[in-house]
Amino acid sequence: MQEKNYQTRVFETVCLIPIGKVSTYGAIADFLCLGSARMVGWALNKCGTYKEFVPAHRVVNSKGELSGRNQFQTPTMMQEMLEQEGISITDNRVDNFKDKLWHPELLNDY
DNA sequence: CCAATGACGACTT
DNA sequence: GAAGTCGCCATTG
Repeated sequence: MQEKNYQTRVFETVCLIPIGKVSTYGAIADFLCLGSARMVGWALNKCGTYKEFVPAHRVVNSKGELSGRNQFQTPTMMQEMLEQEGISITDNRVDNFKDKLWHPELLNDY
């Protein structure tokens, strides 16, 4: 156990994503200065233990694709969750992705 | 300690 | 413009 450094930071940032918006691995990695989007994906992989507290479905890759949908309970759950928040999904990609994209730096205003 | 893996990204050809 | 290659850095075997 004791895995509490990298994941926690990613979880915190992901939790900050507002409803109806999505973020990318690169954005989070850059904001946390992780240096690599893979670290974010890896951290979220552990989210399976905390998925109840981490809206991982709001995190997609740079292309807006639901890359990690396969890691969810069901591959379609991610899409359902996003649609539930008002985000349309087409072909496993976020519709109007660029418009739904959100960056953690926007929290600077808070 | 060394090698392989991973929900990715950016660069090069 | 698309496809392929390398780099990222931490975790696990």
